[in-house]
Amino acid sequence: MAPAALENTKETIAMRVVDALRDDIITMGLKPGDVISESDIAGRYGVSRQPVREAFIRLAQQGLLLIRPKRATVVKKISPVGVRQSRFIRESIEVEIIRRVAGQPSDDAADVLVKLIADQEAASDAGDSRRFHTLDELFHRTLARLAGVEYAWQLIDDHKMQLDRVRYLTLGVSSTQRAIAEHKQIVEAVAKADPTAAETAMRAHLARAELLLNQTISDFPDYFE
Amino acid sequence: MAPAALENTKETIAMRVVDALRDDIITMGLKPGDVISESDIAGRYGVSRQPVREAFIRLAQQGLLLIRPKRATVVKKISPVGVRQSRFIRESIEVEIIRRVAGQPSDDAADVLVKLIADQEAASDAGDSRRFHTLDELFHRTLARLAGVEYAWQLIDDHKMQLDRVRYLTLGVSSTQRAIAEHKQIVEAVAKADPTAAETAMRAHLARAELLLNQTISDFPDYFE
DNA sequence: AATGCCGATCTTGTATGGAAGTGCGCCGGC
DNA sequence: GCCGGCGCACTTCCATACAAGATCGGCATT
Repeated sequence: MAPAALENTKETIAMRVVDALRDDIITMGLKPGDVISESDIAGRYGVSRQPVREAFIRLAQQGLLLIRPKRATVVKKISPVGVRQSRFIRESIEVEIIRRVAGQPSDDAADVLVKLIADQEAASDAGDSRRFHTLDELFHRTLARLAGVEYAWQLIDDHKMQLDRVRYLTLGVSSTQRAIAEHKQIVEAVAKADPTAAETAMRAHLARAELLLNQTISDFPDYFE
Repeated sequence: MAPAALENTKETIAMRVVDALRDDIITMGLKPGDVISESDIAGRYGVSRQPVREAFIRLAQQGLLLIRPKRATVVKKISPVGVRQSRFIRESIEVEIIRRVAGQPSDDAADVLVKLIADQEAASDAGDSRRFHTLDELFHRTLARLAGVEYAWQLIDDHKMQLDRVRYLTLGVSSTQRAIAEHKQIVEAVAKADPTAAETAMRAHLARAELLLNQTISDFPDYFE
């Protein structure tokens, strides 16, 4: 593998290592169950063990690594229970968000959302599922912003990486078409200022993740606990 | 101040430092805005800088410290916005929880809750607000367990420390009597298997925190951003 | 007196060596 | 052949030294 020079330009080496490792983990360059060591990664990036160690600590707190003191450090396997509970948390919050947005609708809210969906269709037609994923995330974050709780979304983000790993495994599988259709239903309910319908649409939208999870577990059993 | 010998017996020194510092911060031994340094704390506990540094990193990720690279490390001031959004998250989740519990009631569920409330009344009568706080937390965690999402509560816990700092400042102020009365309403709704009433009672219960927050901000303005 | 430079002295960041614990495989005894 | 003890190799953990940026005050210059 290339030395991967840590191109990005954060302030400290430790932060760059964090970003590099997190990216490697989410994109399955480092697979769940892989054993890594400080000196291993340090050598790979051409830095000393110290910043690597600090990166390990950060990633362990984010639930991506498991540090077994004096033994080893492994890329954490994905916990189905954890993923479901993360989904529970996300659903709880997003339902509350969509209720608020639909409850006190502003005219331009719907406009912004419609435009986002148009972009998503463009990405979908172009077959760029990576970009679609980004836009999908932006869609949900925008809803949080419209509800006045953008900061809350940031908190979700921390616990969303488990979901992201699953999502990455299903990149080509998931139907962007259907996701877009569901997004449209949500926006429609918002435009009609119908919180109940919005909630229903949102729950249906998020429920699809459960199917993907089960599919992924049987496709990659080694990656799960 | 005493050297505080780090009595507890976690595996590594770094973990002990984390526990000691977190306790100091939540109990306001280290006040928001206080400037600390690695060598300062290291000397205070008689350890080297290294484990202290790692403790700083962990606490910074938990939002209790702010590391300003090459400058200093300060005890983070409490962010009113952050607290409100933490409350929003908690309310979203707890509402979802209480709906589930009230929606699929088991007979012994109410029993367990009633018993917990009895303990709370005992603690309240004894004027032991510290113990009451513990029991209050147990009450909510028990609800999460009954809903089958105990793990989710653990995630809340991480983002609840901001609230805990506020709560500590209001230890003698908050009315345990009223909290108990509200708990009773919640349990009553659960016993009747009335999710809507349970949700209403829960929202009312959590809403009181807003008043406490505002009160605390005017009492200790220096502790907030 | 006001201002800008400059260095002493803080801080955190990084590197490196060794301590302590764990696991695994070899080797000897049975 | 089987089993137990022992030591080597590996890990993370801690201590220490040094590097580099940031801050603040004194001091010279204007």
